[in-house]
Amino acid sequence: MRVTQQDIARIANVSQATVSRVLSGDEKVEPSIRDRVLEAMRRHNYQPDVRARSLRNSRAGLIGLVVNRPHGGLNDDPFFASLTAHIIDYLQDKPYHLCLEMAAGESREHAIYDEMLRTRRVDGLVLVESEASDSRIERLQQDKFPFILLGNPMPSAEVHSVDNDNVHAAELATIHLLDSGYRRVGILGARSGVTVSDDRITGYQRAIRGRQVDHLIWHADFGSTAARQTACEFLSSPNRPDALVVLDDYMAMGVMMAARDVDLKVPQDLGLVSFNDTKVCDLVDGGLSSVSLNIDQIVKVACDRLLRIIEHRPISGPRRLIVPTELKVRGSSVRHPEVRA
Amino acid sequence: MRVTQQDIARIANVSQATVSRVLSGDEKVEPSIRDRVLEAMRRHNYQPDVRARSLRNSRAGLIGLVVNRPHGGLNDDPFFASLTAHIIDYLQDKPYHLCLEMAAGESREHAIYDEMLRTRRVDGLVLVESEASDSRIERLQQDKFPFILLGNPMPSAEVHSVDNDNVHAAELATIHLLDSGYRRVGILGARSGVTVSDDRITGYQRAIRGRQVDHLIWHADFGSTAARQTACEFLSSPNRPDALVVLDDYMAMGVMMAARDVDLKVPQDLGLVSFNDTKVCDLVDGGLSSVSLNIDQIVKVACDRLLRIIEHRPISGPRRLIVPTELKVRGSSVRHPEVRA
DNA sequence: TTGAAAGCGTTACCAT
DNA sequence: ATGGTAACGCTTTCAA
Repeated sequence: MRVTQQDIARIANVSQATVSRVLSGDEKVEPSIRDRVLEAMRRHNYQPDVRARSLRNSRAGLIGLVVNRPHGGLNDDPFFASLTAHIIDYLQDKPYHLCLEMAAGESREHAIYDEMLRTRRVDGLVLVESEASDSRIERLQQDKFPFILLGNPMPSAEVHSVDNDNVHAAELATIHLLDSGYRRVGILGARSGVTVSDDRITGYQRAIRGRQVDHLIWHADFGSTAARQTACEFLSSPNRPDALVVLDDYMAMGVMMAARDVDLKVPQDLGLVSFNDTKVCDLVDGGLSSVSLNIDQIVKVACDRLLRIIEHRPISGPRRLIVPTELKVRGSSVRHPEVRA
Repeated sequence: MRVTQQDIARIANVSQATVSRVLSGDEKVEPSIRDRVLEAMRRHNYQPDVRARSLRNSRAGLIGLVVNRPHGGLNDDPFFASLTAHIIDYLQDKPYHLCLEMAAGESREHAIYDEMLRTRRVDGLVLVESEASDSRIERLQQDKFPFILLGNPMPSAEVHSVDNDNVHAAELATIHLLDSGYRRVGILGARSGVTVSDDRITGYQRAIRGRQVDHLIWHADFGSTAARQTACEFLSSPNRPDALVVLDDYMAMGVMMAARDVDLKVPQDLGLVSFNDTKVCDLVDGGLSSVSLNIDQIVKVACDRLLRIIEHRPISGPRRLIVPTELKVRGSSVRHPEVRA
C-alpha cells in the first residue's frame, strides 16, 4: 500500500517491470540486479498489493466455504467448527485464505451464489450439505466455477466431490445396534432431500431388511433443539424405538435430552449411535457411540483437489473420492453394560 | 467478470462514467437515463467487480478474525463456532465478509500480522484472546490499522475493546459455589498471562477473601484433553477441591471426564461452574452451570464499532465497552439436590 | 447533467 | 536481459 514496485524500481535504479520479474522469480534477470532489487525490497519492507495483483490475474487468494443453515443455526455446531479449523489448518502454508459465508434459506443462498459467480470474489468454493435437486451445482458448472462438493453428488453430475460412503456407514451402525441386542432400531434424519440424510436412511433400510419388521424413520430439522422436540414426541409413543441411529452428534445431543425428558435411560432403554465423532461424544455419561467421518482426511483431499482445479494442475483418480469411516463404539450403544462385570 | 460497466455503457448508450454514477446512487443523473442503465444492468445481470473496486478505493470488503491457537486446537471448540457464527450473522447484510485466520504459535502470528498490515488484505481485524504483554496491538496501533479487541486491553492502551467484566463474573461464580455449601472452592485457568484467565482468577481470589483460607489455583493448556490430565492429578490428591470454577465449558468437559476417571460425582463430590454457556452445558447429566458471556451482544457491539472505525463514522461512548454476563445455574453446582425433595 | 481521462499497483507482452 | 507499455474494471476529478 505504501511502498510500491515503482518505488523499489526508482531506488534500485531499474524499471518497474524488472522489479515485477524479480518478484515472480524470473530466471533471466542479472543476479547483481536481482540482489539490488531484493535488497531494496527488504530494506523498505515492500509487500505486493494483493488487490492490484488480484485485479491483474483474477486470482483472489480466497477459498469460500458456504454453509447452508438458518440464522444462528451454526451456533455451537461442533462439526462446523471442526470443518473450519481443518480447512484453515490446511491453507496455512498455501497462498489462500478462508472466507466464510452462510446462506440462510433458499433465496439468500441464490443471492450469495450469484454474487460469487459474477464478482469472482473467491477463487473456488467448498460446498457442504448439498441437497439432491440442487440447482446451485448446475450454475457453478455452467460458469466453470471451481468448486468441490463435500457430500454425495447427483448421480448424473460430473462434479468433483469427496465423501464418505454414508450408505455403508449407516448400515454398519444399524447392524451394530442390532448386534447389541436392540430389537426396534429406528433412525432420525434431517428433512427428506438432504443427501447425507437420505443416504444414511438407505443404509439403515438395507441393514434391517430381513432382520427387523418395522422401518422406523423420523425426520427433524438440523440442530439439537429441533431433534429434542421431535424425539420427545416419538419416544413417548407406545411403539417407540429401543435404539436410534441419529444423523449427527449435534442432533444426538437433542435426543439425549429428550430421553432424559421422558425418563428413558441410555443405553438400557435407548441405544444410540450418531455420526461425526466430535469431542462431545466423550462428554456424555458413558460416551456416545459415533461414526467418525475422518474430517481431517476429507478436508485434506478436498482442498488439495480444489486447489488443483483452481490452478489448472493435473488431476488424477476418480472425480468422486471416498474417505473411509470408522465406528467408534462407546457406552451409548452397549446395552446392559453391567452384565460384563 | 464477464459483463463490465463498459458493456453496460455501450448497451445503454451512455458513458462508462455515468454507469458508475448510477451504481453509486448519484443524485444528479437524469431519471430516464438512470432507468435505461438500471434496465441494462438487470437484463445482463451486471455485478461490479470487487477487485477493481477494491483496488480503486482500497476497501477489501473483508473483516479478518485471527484466533491464536495451536494446530487443530480449534477442533470442536464450541466458543469458536459460536463466535464465528455470530459474526457471519452480523455481516450478513453488510458489505463485508469474514476471513478466518489462525495463528499457531508466536512466530507464525507475527507473520500473519505483517502480511495483514502491509497488504491490507482485510479492512479490519477482530482480535480474540489477547495476551497481556501483546506486541501485536502496538503494531496495529502504529499502523493505524482498524481493529477491535475482544477481551481485556492493557491498561495503558487506548484501544477499542469489548469485553465482559470477567473479574466480577468469576467473583459471582465463586460466591455461588460457596453459597451452595462448598468449602474448598478452587479455580482452573489457562496458563498465566492469558488475560481472561488472569482476570477470572483475580475475581476468584476476591470472592474467597475472608471466606476460605486456601487459594486453590491450577493452570492447564486450552482444550479438554489438557484440562482432563491436569484435573486428574489434583483431583486425586488428598487436599483436592470440592468445587471448581473452570475457565470455559470446553475445559470443563475435560474436568468432568477427569471426575469420572477418579470416581468423583458431580455435583456431590465436586461442584462445577464454567464459562461460555455453550449448548454442551445442557448435555451433561444434570446440566453444567456456566456463565453466559452473551456472545451475540459482544459480537454485535464489537462489529458495529469496528465498522465505524473502518468507515470513519462517528463513535460514541467509551473505548472500552462492557457486556453484562449472566450465571446460568444448572445441576453441576447444586449440591445434594435430593434434600430439596 | 454528462463525457473524457487519469490513475489505483500489478502482470505480461513486445520491443530493444 | 531489460525497459516501455497496455491492459485489468472501477472511481473520481476536470471539462464541457
